[in-house]
Amino acid sequence: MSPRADALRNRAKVLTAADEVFLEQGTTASTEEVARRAGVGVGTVFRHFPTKEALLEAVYLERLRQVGADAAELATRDDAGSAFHEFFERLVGQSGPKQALTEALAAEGVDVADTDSPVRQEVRESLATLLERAQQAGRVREDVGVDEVIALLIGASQATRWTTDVSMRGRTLNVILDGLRPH
Amino acid sequence: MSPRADALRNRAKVLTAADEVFLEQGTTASTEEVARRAGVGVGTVFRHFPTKEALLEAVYLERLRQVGADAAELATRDDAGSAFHEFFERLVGQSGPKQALTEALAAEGVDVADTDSPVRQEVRESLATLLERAQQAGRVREDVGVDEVIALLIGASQATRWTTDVSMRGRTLNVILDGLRPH
Amino acid sequence: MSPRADALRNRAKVLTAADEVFLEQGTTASTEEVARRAGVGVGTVFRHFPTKEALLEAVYLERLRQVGADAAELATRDDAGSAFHEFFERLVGQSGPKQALTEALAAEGVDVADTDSPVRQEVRESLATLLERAQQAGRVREDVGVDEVIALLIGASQATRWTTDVSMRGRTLNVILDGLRPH
Amino acid sequence: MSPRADALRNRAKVLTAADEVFLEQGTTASTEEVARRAGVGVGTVFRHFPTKEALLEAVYLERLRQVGADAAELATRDDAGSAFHEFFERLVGQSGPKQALTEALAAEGVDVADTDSPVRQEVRESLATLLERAQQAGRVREDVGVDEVIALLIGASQATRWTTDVSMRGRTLNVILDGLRPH
DNA sequence: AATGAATGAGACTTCATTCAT
DNA sequence: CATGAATGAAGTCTCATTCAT
Repeated sequence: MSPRADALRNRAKVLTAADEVFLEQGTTASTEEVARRAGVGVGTVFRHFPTKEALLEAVYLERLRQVGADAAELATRDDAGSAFHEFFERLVGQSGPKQALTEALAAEGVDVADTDSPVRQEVRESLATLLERAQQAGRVREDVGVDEVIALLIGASQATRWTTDVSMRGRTLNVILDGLRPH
Repeated sequence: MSPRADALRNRAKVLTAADEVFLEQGTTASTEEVARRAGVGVGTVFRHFPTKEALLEAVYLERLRQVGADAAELATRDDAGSAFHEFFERLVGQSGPKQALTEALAAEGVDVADTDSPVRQEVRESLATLLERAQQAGRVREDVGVDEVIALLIGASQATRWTTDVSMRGRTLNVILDGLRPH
Repeated sequence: MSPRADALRNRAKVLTAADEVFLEQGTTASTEEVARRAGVGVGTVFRHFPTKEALLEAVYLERLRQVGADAAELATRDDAGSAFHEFFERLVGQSGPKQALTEALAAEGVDVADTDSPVRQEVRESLATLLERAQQAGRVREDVGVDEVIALLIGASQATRWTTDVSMRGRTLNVILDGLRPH
Repeated sequence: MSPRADALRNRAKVLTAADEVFLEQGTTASTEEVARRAGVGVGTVFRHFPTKEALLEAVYLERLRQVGADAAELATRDDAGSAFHEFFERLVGQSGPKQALTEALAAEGVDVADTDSPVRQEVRESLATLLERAQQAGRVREDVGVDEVIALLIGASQATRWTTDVSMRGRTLNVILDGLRPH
């Protein structure tokens, strides 16, 4: 009801639209297209995100947030080993949309330095918990840390991007998961 | 005899320049920039590659050719197991330039169907030989085929892209290579 | 209420500029030139007319509109015969600018099928009235219809385009007008 | 056998090809396309016609030559009246190719001043003979001269360009021919 | 705050013309 | 003389960003 509420709602609409558009058409999609999808004028997009790059960062951050939420949730599971595996499987996902999460992770990777957002810290922490519990349960080798896991997460999801059917994806992902086992 | 020679040399210059430019600035780099780097006019670039897309394809194909050459060479090694491992290590590479090979592989993956170039067939064949010999030597699990290996190659090199130092890269790549071992 | 007004004014400015430029330099004149003449940026031209072809069509349509207005006005005259003659004389015009109307008619002719704009229908109807009244008054032969008149209109104005002085134009146009008389 | 002979043959090949290409694709067709059609290199086209405009002029002149030949031939006919009519009918033609002659005439008209080629003089003279004989035979009104006839020739062929069938073309051309009769 | 028209740099591509072979 | 590769100006169109309403 307050003008602030409308503004926030618009910000959210833009972010959602941007996520969808960049997912479907790649990051070269035009800002105009994002605005159209969000049902607002271009000016509104630029009011909330002063630059296309800023918009992209926000989208990635939002995706990261979801990865973090997944990790945090799974970190509370009893069976630490299966939780770790399921995290990989969720991220690698069945189809397109989920792929995006990795893109976000990857993008984060690109400019590790300047994007030191709190979100990133949270994701790392949830991931660390998930990993350590799996290692303590003897289900993941000890010589990998959070950074290696992130890299492998990205690798796994890029790898499965070129798989043509479910069984091929399974075989491919298994290689990586097997490689993560002790020994 | 000679006019042809000059033209071919220019084609090569353009291709090399394009490879460099796209590597450094991404595929959105302008054709003018490629021309500048090659030391020719834009018209020359378009004479040899009628479209920017055609230029990109040519760059990718050239990179693929190098992957194929590596695979073919290693396929003749006595120690099939170490040859297979070295192939991964070479592709994953030390740094930027080599990374590009994977990008090319990935790009190939995108349109598996329509890009049925002979180059692609040759790469697959060399890879198949390399893989089969490693499997016969009992160094690689039997449930993966050429397609899975290609996917993992892409995954491995994307994964190692986010590694910050040699030892981290080593640990990350080892996970995948270990995962490829029997059992 | 006002932002729309400005946009419409700009659209009109562009259309007018385009009409002038295409008249002076032919239809191969550049869009930049049109923008310059209109005192706007190129982007504005393309916002209103997404394609150069669309701009050309709009220019022709506007010219057609004027032909239609002339025909409609003359169709209300008492002396149907002189009205018909005057219509020819107006179209054939004194000099350059008016000539353009025929160019528009001609362009319409090219794609009779796909350019089924209401404007075209209106012009045909006004012309039909003008013609029928002249025929009923016994001033125009009965074996010609609207289509023949349009063709002759185009012919007359192309013919007079190569006339060097007023009297030559008169003699040339008279041939056609005489030819249109009964018998 | 002499090098001159080959050169002349090439000039002719280029001219023929240019005539065809410009007819089919309009005068914006590329010089490269003309060369291709002629089976020669672009360089050869430019050796014979130093400019695209020069090539166009040559094409138009060649077309004019044919108009002149037609006029000259018909000027020898016994029946001066029917000869004059047939000249119009030939020029207006049944279909595309012949149309080109008018284009050439029109182009000539454009720069009456600077293109004072002998060809143009010859055409005028043949036409003058044809016209005068028809007038002497009482078949063409006396108040038109060669210039008016040329203008009407152009007008007639532009007019019939928009006719959709033979009968419509007939009616349209008849209006002009009737207008040319005495009285 | 929101809107969307305006802007203009810059991208891709074409083509007349030149020139080394 | 012929060839066709090279050149680069110029054209069409897109899009991030600004700003008047």
